[in-house]
Amino acid sequence: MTRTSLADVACSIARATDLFGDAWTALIMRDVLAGIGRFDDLAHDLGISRKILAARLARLVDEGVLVRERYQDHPPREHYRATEKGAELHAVLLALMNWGDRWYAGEAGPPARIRHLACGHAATPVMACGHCGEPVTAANTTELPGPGGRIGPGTRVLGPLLAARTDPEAATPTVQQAQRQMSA
Amino acid sequence: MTRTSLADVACSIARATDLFGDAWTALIMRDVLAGIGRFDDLAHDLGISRKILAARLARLVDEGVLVRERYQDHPPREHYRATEKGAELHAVLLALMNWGDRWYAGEAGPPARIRHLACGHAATPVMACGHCGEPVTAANTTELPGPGGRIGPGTRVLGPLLAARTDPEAATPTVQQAQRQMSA
DNA sequence: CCTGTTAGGTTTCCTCGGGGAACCCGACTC
DNA sequence: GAGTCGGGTTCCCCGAGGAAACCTAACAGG
Repeated sequence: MTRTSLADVACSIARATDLFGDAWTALIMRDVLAGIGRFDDLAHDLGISRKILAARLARLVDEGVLVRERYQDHPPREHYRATEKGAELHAVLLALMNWGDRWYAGEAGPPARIRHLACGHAATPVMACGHCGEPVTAANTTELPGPGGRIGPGTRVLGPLLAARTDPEAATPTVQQAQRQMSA
Repeated sequence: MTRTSLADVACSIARATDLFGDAWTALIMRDVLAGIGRFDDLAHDLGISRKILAARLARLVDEGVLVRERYQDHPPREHYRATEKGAELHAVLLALMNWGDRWYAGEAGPPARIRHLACGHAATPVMACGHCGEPVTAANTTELPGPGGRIGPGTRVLGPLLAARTDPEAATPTVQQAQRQMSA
């Protein structure tokens, strides 16, 4: 498959997707955040190939999203736990879950609900503006160039994929071009 | 590859991941929501194989996330636009972008920022409780079984998210345990 | 002591989908 | 009638995903 690496693209969505845009990673994180930390438990719960699970866990540990810890010495047993970086993927999982609930839950309603321990209520989390607290949607937001990207006047709204290129030779390099450059 | 289909799992994360858990789909949605709707523009911008792009677009149209529309008759030209279902994936993209910004943006800062048109401010969106409006995190939420889904005894749901952090010995949380928690 | 069993992977082999690039077709347009 | 542009489709290769067997260390039971 040689999945195209997106890690070097100046777009945070692309960088997050490079790690998270995989069929299993989201579900592994769901399970680990839910407290399933042992290899065999994950393998059994997800029905994932053990080889793939080992590879994904290694990648996640490598990225600092999970840590592998020995929780018992006799016999030696390890498990995986989320780091702070990993725990913050919770928001992504919630967003995915909300969307799945909204569009795929049948008559019976969603398979699970979230309870906010601070207020004690089970309520659907929403994406809210960090300034005014009102919900944000695709319709009521626009994207501005940020400090970390070189964005021209005509740049599109949501996420300049390749804006941070400083190479004057390539005006609009594609992901593949960027990658070829990298491996060269 | 024969990617395992997750569509029939009683978990909204799995169902959303079945569509969205793909390296390209998130980026295609980003571009379409940003107003890039033409096939060639998408192909150029993403550097994706045209074959894969055609397949992804067909899938997204099939799922009702995008629509293919003729926007001009002479010569005939089509483009892709997000449906309401597709527009709501914006929240997922925001969550991914936030996370990428937080953990991968360099010294320069994030490549882009979101402006909330309603209040006019550029602020980081946050996942907030739909009831009290306070931020929700992995640490201050728990998951309850919901009305829908084929959840039987032993089926796990997402959460309680931090149970196993403080108690590594805790067994996999099951629905029964979650229900005990709820009634407690 | 010998035979499980359990946790936590690693190896082997096969298949199938992603990547690259060429090709195609209708509709302009010079 | 030659070129170009939008919007794909076709062909071939290769490497990642899946299944299942195998491996090792540490006990557990008889």
